[in-house]
Amino acid sequence: MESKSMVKWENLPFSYYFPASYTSTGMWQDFSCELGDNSSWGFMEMLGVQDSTPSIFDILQSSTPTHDQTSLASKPSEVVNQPTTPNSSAISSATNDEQIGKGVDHEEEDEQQKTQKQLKPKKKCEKRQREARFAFMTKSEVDHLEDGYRWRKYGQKSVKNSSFPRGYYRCTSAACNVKKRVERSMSDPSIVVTTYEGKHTHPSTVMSRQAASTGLPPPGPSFFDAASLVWQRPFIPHHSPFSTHLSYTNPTTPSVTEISRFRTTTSALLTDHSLLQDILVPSIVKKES
DNA sequence: CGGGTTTGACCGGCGC
DNA sequence: GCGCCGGTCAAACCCG
Repeated sequence: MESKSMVKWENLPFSYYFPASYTSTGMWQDFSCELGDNSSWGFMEMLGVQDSTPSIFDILQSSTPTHDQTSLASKPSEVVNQPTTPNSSAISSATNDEQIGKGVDHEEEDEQQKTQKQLKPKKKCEKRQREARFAFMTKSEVDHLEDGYRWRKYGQKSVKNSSFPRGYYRCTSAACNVKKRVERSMSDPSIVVTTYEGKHTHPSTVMSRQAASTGLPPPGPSFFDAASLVWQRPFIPHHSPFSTHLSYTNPTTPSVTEISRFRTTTSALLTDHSLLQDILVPSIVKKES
């Protein structure tokens, strides 16, 4: 199975486009996504999913640009209950345990409730739904990775059985309630685990400023966001060399087996934006409207 | 002075 | 019911 197109994966919190040449048998574990040309700055493979799971294309094309997280997570949730395969790396499994197994029920409490928290007791019957979360595991010496958005730290906690604290961040943009947590992996301190929750309601501030002034794509990997008509930066932490593990977590299902890996392979393309301009401008854009 | 960080206190969920 | 623990708040602090 092969196709060439631009696919916007709305499930990701960063409006992630795959300028892609896909080769896949339709199963997650066989999926690979070569980005750009042969030297591709990244590929992605899905691991740990059974044959009965929907194909990546089903998931990509069924996702919708909405904040309704139940619809966002509906397809992956079918995947999530499958058992992991032995191929699943220990480190990714550890991430799943760390990120999903614990209670996070009050994470999405709206701001009004938060401000009134200490004055009024919260209604018990309102069980808040969790946002879909994405955990990136990145080998980096820097804890807080540059991702094109501005964040404000609102807390830090020490985590049980870990000598490294966990930082809590919110997107500084008004009306954008995306949060992220940053911590170091217990099993490998050189790995930074960044967990995103929610979807940004605005483009990357760093990129859009430059694009607005020049009309040209900024240096580094980028894509043209047809929705906002600006150049955007795909979410790739800009530390090289590095490898990143990406796991999708479903808010309704605490056990996660859907494990994917994302790995950048070159740093050359990070500076060759003329090449990327050729590569990443979509000729076909698959997108829900 | 405004915006971001630090850090101790507080809250609620959960397991025993 | 109690204690543990993760997540959040908010005052104090820092910095450009």
